[in-house]
Amino acid sequence: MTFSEENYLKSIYTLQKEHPKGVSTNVLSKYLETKPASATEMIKKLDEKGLVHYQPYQGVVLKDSGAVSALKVIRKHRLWETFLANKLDFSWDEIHDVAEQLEHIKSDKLIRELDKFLGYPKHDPHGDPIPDEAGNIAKLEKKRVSQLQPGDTGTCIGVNDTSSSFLQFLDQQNIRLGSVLEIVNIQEFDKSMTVRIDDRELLLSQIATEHIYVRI
Amino acid sequence: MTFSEENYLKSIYTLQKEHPKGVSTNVLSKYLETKPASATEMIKKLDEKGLVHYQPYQGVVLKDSGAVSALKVIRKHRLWETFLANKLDFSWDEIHDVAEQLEHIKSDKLIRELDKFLGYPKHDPHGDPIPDEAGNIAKLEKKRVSQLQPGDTGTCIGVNDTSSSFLQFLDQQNIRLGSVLEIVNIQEFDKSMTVRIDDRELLLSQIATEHIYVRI
DNA sequence: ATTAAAGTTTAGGCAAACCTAAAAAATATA
DNA sequence: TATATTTTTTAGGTTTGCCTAAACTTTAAT
Repeated sequence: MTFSEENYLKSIYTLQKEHPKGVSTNVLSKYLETKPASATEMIKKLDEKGLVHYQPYQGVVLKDSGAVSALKVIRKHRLWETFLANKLDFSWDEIHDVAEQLEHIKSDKLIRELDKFLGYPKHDPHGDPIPDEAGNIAKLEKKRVSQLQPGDTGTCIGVNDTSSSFLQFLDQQNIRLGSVLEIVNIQEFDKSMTVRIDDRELLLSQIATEHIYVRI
Repeated sequence: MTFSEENYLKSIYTLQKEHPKGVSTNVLSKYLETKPASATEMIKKLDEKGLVHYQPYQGVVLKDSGAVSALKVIRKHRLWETFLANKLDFSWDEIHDVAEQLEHIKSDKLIRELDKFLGYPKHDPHGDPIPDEAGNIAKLEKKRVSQLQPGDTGTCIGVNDTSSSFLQFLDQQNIRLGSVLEIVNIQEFDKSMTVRIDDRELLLSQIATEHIYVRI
C-alpha cells in the first residue's frame, strides 16, 4: 500500500462520518488539497483493489477491508501523536504534521512496541480514541464545552484554535490538558458560561467554549 | 530533498571511504539494488543541484554541501536506531530496516527532541558515531577482531553476521555487547585467534574474528 | 597496439500521482 | 420542463524514479 493510498483511505474514513451515503470526489479532493480528477483516479484504483465501493457520480464508501486499513493508519497516527506529546516536548499543535509522516512507516513490530512503550494508551493527546490492533475503536466521548449543560463536568483534552493569543489565554487561566471543568451556569443572552476549575470560577465567552474540547 | 536523493547521498558518503577517488555508478547501483543507468540519472541530478561532483565515466564525489546533507540523514538514521534498541525492544538485526524508513521523516524539531530524549548519545547500537547537528562526526574507532594484534583489547559493539547459528555461538561463548576481548595470540597458518574474555581463553576462527566488531 | 571484456551513458519506456481543459452527468433554477 | 449551474469524469500531459537495450568509453589481455 502506497502513502497516497493510505492517505485516501484515512480521509474517506474521516469524511464518511459527515457523508454517510458516500464521499464525493469534490469533498475528498478539497480535504486532501488535490483536484477532483486526481481523487477520481485514486478511487477507481482503490475500488479495483476491493477496498472501497465506488459508483461513478455517487461518491465512495469504504468496504470492511478498506475500513480496517484506514484504522491501522489512524492507530499509527494517534500512537505517534501520543509519543510526540508525552515523551518528547511537542505541544498540541505541533504533533499533527509530524505524525502525518510517521503514520506511514511500515513495521508491525514497531507499532506494537511503541504501544507497549507508551503504556497502551486509550486516547491520543486530542482525546481521540486509539484503535486496537484488530481495528476496534471506542466511541468518541469528546464534546466542546459549549455543548455541555450546567452541572456537567469534563476533562480538558484539546483545543480547536491554536493561535498563540488563545493558548496564552488558557495558560493565564490555568486551563491545561487534564483540567477538570464543571459548568456552573450559562448566560442566556450571549451563551457565555461560568465554569469551575480547581475551585475557582471563571467566565468563558461563547467563542472560548467552542474552542475547548473535553472528554465527558 | 526526496527520499531517493537522500538515499543516494547517504550511499555515496558510505562508499566514498572505500572509493576515495570516486564512486562508480556500478558500485553505487549495486549497493542500492538499482541499475547503473538509474544511478547515472540520479548523479546527474545531484550534480546539477551542486551536491556532488560528477565527471562522466569517472564516478562521483560528494561536495561539502552534499556531505552535510548525507550526514544529516546518517544522524537521523543512527538516532532512530538508538531509539529502537534502547527504548523499544528491538534487537541489533531488526533496527536497520525500520531506521531506513524513519531517517526520511522531515522535522528538525523531532530530531532535536529525540536526541535529547535519548540523552545525547555519541554512538549508535552498532558502535558507529552519531554526527552532531552541524554534521561533525567523530572518527570511527571500530575494528573487526581480525584487525587486532596480540595484546590489543576491544569492547564488543556489534556483529556482521546475524544468522541465528552465529548469534547462538556467541551466546554459548558468553560474548555479548560490552564484552571486553584481549588478543592473546594469532595462529599464522589459519589466522585463528586466541582471545581472553572474562578470564577465560577461547579460540576464534578467522571467519568468526571477521564477523565481530569492537571499539578500541 | 589491437582487440576483447567490462563498465558507463544514452535513448526510449513504464507506473504512480499529480495536473489542466474539455466533455458528460446530475442538480438547481426559472 | 427546459435551461443553467455545478459536479464529476475523461483525455492528455508532467515529474520522479525506475527499467531494458543499444551505443559508447575505458580498462585489461593478448
